[in-house]
Amino acid sequence: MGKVDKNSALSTIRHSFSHVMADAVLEIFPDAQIAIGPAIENGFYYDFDLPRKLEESDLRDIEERMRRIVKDDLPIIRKEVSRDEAKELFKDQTYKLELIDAIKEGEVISTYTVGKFTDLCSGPHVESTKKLRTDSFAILSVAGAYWRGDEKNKMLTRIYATAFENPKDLKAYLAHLEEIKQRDHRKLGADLDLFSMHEEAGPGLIYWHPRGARIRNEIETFWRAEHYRNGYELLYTPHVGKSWLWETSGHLSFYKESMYSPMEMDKSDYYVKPMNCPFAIMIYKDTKHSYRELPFRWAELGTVYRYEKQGSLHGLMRVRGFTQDDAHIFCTAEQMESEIIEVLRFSIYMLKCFGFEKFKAYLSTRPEKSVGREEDWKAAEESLRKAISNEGLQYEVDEGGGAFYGPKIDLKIEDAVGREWQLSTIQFDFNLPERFGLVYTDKDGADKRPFMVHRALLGSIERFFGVLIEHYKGAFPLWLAPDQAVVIPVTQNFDDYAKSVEAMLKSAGFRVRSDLRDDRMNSKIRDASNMKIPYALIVGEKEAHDKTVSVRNFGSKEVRGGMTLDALVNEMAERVRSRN
RNA sequence: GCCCUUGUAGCUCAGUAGGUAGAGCACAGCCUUGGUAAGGCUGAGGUCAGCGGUUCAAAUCCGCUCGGGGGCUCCA
Repeated sequence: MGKVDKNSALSTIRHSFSHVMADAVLEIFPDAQIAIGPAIENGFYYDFDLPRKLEESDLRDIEERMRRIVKDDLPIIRKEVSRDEAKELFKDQTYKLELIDAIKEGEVISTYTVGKFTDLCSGPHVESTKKLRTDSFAILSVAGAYWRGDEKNKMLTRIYATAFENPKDLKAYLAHLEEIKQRDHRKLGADLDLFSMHEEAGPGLIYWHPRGARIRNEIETFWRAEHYRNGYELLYTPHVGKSWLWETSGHLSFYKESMYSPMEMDKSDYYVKPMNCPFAIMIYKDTKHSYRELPFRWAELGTVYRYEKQGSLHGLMRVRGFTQDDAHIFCTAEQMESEIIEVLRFSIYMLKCFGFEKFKAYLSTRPEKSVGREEDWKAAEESLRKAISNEGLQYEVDEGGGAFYGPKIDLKIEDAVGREWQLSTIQFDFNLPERFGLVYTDKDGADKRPFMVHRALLGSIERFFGVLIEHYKGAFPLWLAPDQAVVIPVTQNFDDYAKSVEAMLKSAGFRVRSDLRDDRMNSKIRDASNMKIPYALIVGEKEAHDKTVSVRNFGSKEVRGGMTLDALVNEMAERVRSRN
């Protein structure tokens, strides 16, 4: 969520619209309890406690009434009131009374009135509904939301809507929503035959189809090579571990409800891992270590399982089984800063390789409840700041927003349609080295506690895949495309030549297949396009004779005839090299 | 977990007074050999998410359960 400037012209319009909406809703439900109705990033909402469920027809009704209220050209009047006056005014509105009680002594309490409707509100608002337009707002959806965002409170009905200064902007925004829908990875994942999920086999668990698996394999191959190239070693660790591991790590006391239930074997409880860290730690603990050996940079594509709440599962973005592109760095205090700088640099490099250009960092510092020494936190936070400024990144600080065990940097990328996704995370851990008693022998012969850093660059492979699908709208760059080319013979008489082109491209290392179905060429071209395959290579009499192909690239109607196989291989190889 | 919403063939959907199901695409067979975005014919596919209830009769009505979606909360 981006920041909302309450005082911007657009926010003011939206906020005023929310009052208009509340007015309309109260016309229909005079007994409704009203909560709050702020402007948000792309619109506004109002929370109500309604006597019954809302139906589609209610929403249209509300819209109509809103239009009428706007047309009536009603002034929006501000009034300052005393606390007692406010309480009297809202004596039937329990949520408003709660809000009044929350207003600090000495602060101005104001109300705004539009038509018959008076709301507790600090403003600002437009001076009259004349400033609003009947053709520039739309009710979008209804959802449940807890009063004050606390799940212990009552669930209210939230009506989401949006408004703009003119109908053109509204239309553009609605088109943007449609565009996002088109990019939905769940839809594209099915259309492009990339992955599936199966309720009967367990929600939140991903099945990678051959075409999705090809992309994943390409990502992982690249990832491994880059890690070796950047001074990492790779690990493989078990998927389950005995309760000792999770008792020692603290997971069983803090996060048990998010772990899959234990399996009892040989009178021991085995848990499926929700994290990889304890396993990397076991490897560290296997032998004694000297300061001379550090740092260790140990990476692992580690598949973990977390019992996420049902309601929070979402396609590939939030799942119960996923593979982290994890790494743990064990280092000395002196090495910490350069390690962090290097991790952040590496992270940005990797993400750029996947076509992301815009980054934003979020630094989270020490929360109230936390473990670790003050000076370690200070030093760690300092090294995180240095790394951020070293990369020249825009960043925000979430004071006290770190995990109890250490400060962190989260890296968000912006995708092709301007949405932010959190991918990389770099976290210090002052907890696990302590709990597992990790040490190294320093120069002076004394045992010292190493610093430990967790980091994931892509986050989880599943989620990253989802983001990639939406970023590229399913049209993957050549180096990632599951089928890089499909050979289409004009008629079956040229199947043999098609197969020879396929064989040649395969031996050059490309992912290619021939479409030899008993179907018309036109229909195969259409299929290739629907599957967003970068190269459709059409071959017929002319091509077979000249040993060429006729090239049609995805997204283009242009046909490049008579391309020799050498020229094709060179072009494709260059595109793979440059990752586009 | 909570609120709302939704669940008919692999996919997209129709089925509007309750009378045990249809279309297009995809799939299979046959015909067709066609030069840059859907050739034709025929056929096979569903215990209408599951369980229970109301009814002579349930895809249609009711209840519960399990999924999907939109949010809220959570995300070590």
